[in-house]
Amino acid sequence: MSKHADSLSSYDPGEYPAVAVTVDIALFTIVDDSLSVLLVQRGEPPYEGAWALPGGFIRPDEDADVAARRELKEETGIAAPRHLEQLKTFSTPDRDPRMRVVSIAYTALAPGLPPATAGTDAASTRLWSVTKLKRRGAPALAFDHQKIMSDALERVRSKLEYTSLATSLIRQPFTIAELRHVYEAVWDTELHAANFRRKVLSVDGFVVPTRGTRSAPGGGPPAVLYKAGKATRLSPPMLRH
Amino acid sequence: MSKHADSLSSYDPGEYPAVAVTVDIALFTIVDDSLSVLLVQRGEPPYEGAWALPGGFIRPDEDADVAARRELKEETGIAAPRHLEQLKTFSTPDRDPRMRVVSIAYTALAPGLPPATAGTDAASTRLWSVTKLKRRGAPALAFDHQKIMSDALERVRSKLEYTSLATSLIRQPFTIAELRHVYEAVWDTELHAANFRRKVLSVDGFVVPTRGTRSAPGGGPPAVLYKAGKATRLSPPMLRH
DNA sequence: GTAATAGTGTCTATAAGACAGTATCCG
DNA sequence: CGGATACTGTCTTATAGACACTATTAC
Repeated sequence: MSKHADSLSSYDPGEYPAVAVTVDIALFTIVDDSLSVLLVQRGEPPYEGAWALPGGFIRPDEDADVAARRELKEETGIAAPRHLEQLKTFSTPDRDPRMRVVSIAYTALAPGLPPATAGTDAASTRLWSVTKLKRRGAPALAFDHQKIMSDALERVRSKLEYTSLATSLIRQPFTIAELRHVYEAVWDTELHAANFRRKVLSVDGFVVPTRGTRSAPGGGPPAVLYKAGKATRLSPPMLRH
Repeated sequence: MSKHADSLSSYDPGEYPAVAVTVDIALFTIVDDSLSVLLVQRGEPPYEGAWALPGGFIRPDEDADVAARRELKEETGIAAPRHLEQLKTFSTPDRDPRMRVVSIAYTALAPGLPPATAGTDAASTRLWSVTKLKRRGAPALAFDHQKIMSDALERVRSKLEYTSLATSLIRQPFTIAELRHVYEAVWDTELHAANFRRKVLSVDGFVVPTRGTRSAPGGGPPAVLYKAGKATRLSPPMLRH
């Protein structure tokens, strides 16, 4: 006899304490060549004044993906991130001091600086450089959001290797050098420009050339502009170094 | 002002319908050179008589990892799988016809045939070959467990490439040929024996030789026995072909 | 002109994949 | 003995990484 069936059939809302299910989103973007995460400042206790990941309750008619999209839009004005992916669920019993809250965490990516977030209280929403967040003196995040954020960061770092996610962090069209800057910002390394170009162009369906070119201030010939190709999985993968 | 704070502070158990949180575990093992998943047969409606993944409710004092270990032990007698890892959370509103149930799914790996599962109703617990489960005529799984199982399978398949998880699917010590059979069973391919050996031995910390050897029936010199090394991440990764 | 960058050519070290061949065991 | 398997040697081909070089632009 399955315990699953047993416990489920005998479930009684009074038997177990109420469990709340939320979604929290770690949205990454690139600001001034450095990877940044979007945080909102809490206006109420607990952790009043502390910075936290955007998020909120799942509604009765929503699955977690829908709730994540809705919360992101409501809290930050970002209607459609270029990438949204479930990360992991955090369920430590005392992670919220008020009651049992299970959080389904998401990783999201959006290109460049988001436009002025209309309908949002700009004062309480900010992009934080992830390297600065690790420094001493940086604000501690509310709840276990520091852990969620660093898990999300690790996921993004490793997915850049074998997926085409890097193109979700820049506006299209882009130059190969701009794409390289994305990799360099996320991985915090320097990549060999000539070999990087060859590698990117050799991976089938990663980028496709457009007609346009772009000149950069400071010299150099105009660079060919590319847009993202159809490939989502890169094989062979990009190498961190 | 953060919606998160707003909704959370105004949370009232009566305002939202009760949400139940469960864990479900896809435990894989290898039986007769073929990858198999452990299923339990449901004794009550809904889906009475159907096969389902083992699982059950999270208790108030447990996080999901603890609950997954407990349920696995209670339902299948397996006290400590060699690997247990959170997969993904499934939250479609109507995935359980009785009430809102959010399931945190796990992937687990154990070597060889589990010993006779003491304390378990053997008649309602079975290992199913995953290739047979895909065939027409195979039983449909309860709830969305087919989807959970195939997501878990895909995760195991891809993690074999860049982690040392294959060693979790065989008893130690093992021969290189046995390790190769694991890869061949999970990936459903044939691998080149000589190159496989060289590759495995060249990856630092993947396997370490022991003093022992093992002779197989049917001929051939005794094969050197190895045990798992300290590496969890394989670099460079094993290639599917 | 000068500095900077885009893009190409090419050399070397390494690794994957294929195949041949030898040694050692079971029956 | 014959068949099967463990294990090694080696050849070919592909690729990563390094470096040199040319072309084209901003200033």
